[in-house]
Amino acid sequence: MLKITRKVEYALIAVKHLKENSENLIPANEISSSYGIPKEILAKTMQKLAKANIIKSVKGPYGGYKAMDKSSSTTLNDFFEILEGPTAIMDCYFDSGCDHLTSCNIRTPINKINDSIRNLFDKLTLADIA
Amino acid sequence: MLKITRKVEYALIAVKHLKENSENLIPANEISSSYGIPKEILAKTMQKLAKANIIKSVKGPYGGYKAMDKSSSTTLNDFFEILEGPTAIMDCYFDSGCDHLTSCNIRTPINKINDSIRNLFDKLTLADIA
DNA sequence: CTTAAATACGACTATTTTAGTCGTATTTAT
DNA sequence: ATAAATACGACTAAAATAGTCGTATTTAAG
Repeated sequence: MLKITRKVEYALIAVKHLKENSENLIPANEISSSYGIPKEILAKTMQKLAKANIIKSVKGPYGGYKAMDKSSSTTLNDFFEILEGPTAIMDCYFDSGCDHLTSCNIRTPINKINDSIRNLFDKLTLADIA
Repeated sequence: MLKITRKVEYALIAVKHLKENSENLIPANEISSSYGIPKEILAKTMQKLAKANIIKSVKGPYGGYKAMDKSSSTTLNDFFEILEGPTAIMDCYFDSGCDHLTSCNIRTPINKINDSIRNLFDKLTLADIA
């Protein structure tokens, strides 16, 4: 519980790698083999980051990916949301589809904790990691 | 991702309920039906809390559970650990069984984030929730 | 001293989420 | 034309979570 997913892990590794080699276009393949990450899943993850303009993609031979400015300035909350959707320790923070809402006796405090975590992840950016 | 489990959710609801009715012994059944929580899973969860002396159990007819002092003073980190084991956003924080440790380029920053979250959950106690 | 209400515990199954694979299309440098 | 790369969606596999079932134990009350 309270784990980040592998997709997010792979994305962080990839962004960091791109930033450490910002002179070059790096193909997904290179990152995949350097860190032992399954190729296809890494590729798809990087495609999401490219769509969100965190990295830039160049197709064709000698193509690959390159870090963009957002690869430093994006907050962790935004990064997580791009990859996995809104972050909350319980669904009812964003979702109101819970049957138990009326009888729930912990909703308010849970929401406060959520706010604390979101506040933490809003203050941290990719620059702090990658 | 970054979700707490239902067991933890149920446990928080139960502890809060016990604290709100601290004059009485409350059987698991009552909590189960009040909040729409499956009986057996709630019972097992409360048994864990009883073992950890967060609540007290009394067997037999007119038995049930009662909040103990620890039901206020326990930190969220400890509470989570009792129910789900050590908390970390990535396994490598506690586990060294990861194949990629040598090539991993994000371990240090990930550990820092982990420390921040653990620090947050060390400052919060059950009194803040339940 | 039997019954019924409760906790205690472990094995099992079902469901959901996460992880990973495969196939195919598209772009583009050589 | 070919080959190296991204792009995308459907599918399968594995793992984590959630929930069920059966049985034992304790104990208050009649």
